[in-house]
Amino acid sequence: MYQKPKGTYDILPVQANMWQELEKTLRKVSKIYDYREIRTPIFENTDLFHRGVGEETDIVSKETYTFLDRKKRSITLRPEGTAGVVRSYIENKLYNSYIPVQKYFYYGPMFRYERQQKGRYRQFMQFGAEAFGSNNPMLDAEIISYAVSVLKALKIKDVKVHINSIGDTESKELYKNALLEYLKDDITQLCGDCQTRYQSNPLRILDCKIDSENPILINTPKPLDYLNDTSKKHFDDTIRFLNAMGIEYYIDKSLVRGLDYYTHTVFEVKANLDVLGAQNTICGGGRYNNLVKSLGGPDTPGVGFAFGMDRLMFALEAIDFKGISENIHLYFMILGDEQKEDGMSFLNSCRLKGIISDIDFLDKPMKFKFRYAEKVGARFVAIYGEREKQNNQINIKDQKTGEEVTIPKENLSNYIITELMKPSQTCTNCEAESCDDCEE
RNA sequence: GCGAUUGUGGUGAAGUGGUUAACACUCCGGCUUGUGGCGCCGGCAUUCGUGGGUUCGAUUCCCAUCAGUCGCCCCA
Repeated sequence: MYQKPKGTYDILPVQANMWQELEKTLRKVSKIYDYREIRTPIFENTDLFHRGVGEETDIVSKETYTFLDRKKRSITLRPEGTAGVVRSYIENKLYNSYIPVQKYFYYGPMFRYERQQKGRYRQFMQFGAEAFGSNNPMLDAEIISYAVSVLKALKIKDVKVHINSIGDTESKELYKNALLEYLKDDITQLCGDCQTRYQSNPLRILDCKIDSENPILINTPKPLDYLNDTSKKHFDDTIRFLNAMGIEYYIDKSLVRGLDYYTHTVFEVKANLDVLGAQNTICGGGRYNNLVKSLGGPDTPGVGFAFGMDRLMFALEAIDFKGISENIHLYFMILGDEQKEDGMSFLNSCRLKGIISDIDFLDKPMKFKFRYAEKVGARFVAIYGEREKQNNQINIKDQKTGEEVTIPKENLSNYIITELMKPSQTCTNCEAESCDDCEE
């Protein structure tokens, strides 16, 4: 028996309905914020990620799916979305657009070769947004507000925005040196991982879980204290605008992000849900003012976020988020071989009228057929056998009330449509379990 | 990359070094061949993730491997 590759998962129809509902919400919110969809390739030339995400990051140094194609080009399955969007922005010269501030969202699968655990897969979905062309802190605030609105629209309540600033290039450098200097003598007292980070990615030391209670770590210098005037003002303004919009946040002085390209604002949105286990960061983002230039474009600021959709999905399952209904309107039971042609004809004409219909494909006893009709959630069952054929009629059973009527067969689709339009008596506010005709 | 843990039918799950692998639900058939949802009766794992080994004999013990789950790391 074949198995799916490690770290991947199938989305079966019931789940797929939830994904569709989720995607609908994302698009709706994106529209409101005036972000437009951009779709870039799932694979890019390897070099893009090395330059964009950072040679030293775990993501590109040990987690990429990289291979040579038949012409020996090095190709990498995208491990994140920003690099590809930036590449596209530059390659298509979108900075020359008549709209100077370009705002995009993307949605799709990403690939990282990681040991999987809850909410972390090798192929996973991200929804992200990027805005180019303005260094205004209003845009930082907008991006955060956008992320919060997505969660609000999904009715995920218990979330917390953590925000911090690591400053511009100058401030970053200043801070990094201060940190290295501070830890110089004590580094051996920290965990092995931290000692490695000291060389490779010192900022991450702040985030260490093992040593989080260690006084050495608690008293480390914090990026916020090393911001130069410009960076400080940028951060303060961002906060001001968040306040103005009524967005709640928590200034997390230890928050840093692992990707090299961040400058100024960095933030994460955490959901307080047990189902997420250790993977409770569902959204992360920040400003990246040097990325466009470093990838060969004009000096253009940018800011963005990315959601881990798989984690979002876990959160949604926990709050009983419902997918679109799977129920159908009409199920055909055709009795006898001689009636099957008529049956197919009815089926097709109902479908052309937009009635969600299906037909019985198994030559089974009626008992079975009725059970089947119930399983597919049919609102009406149409029974057509010898008797009906002789009288040019068809028998309709309302599964909700159990009532049966016999109508002329040419009235079939009109009858069903009229019945479906009738306000439902048992269903109030769509709360009923099998209500499929009060969709918004 | 490191660590822990699990792997028995469609699902949830018992179980033991030895010739019938419990139980529950689902599913299928019949009672009831044009009206289901209840009830009753009957059926559904030549086999216990896969491959080796130990043994007279292994689903049960050992090793390897694959996969799941959880944590570290990393990240969304």
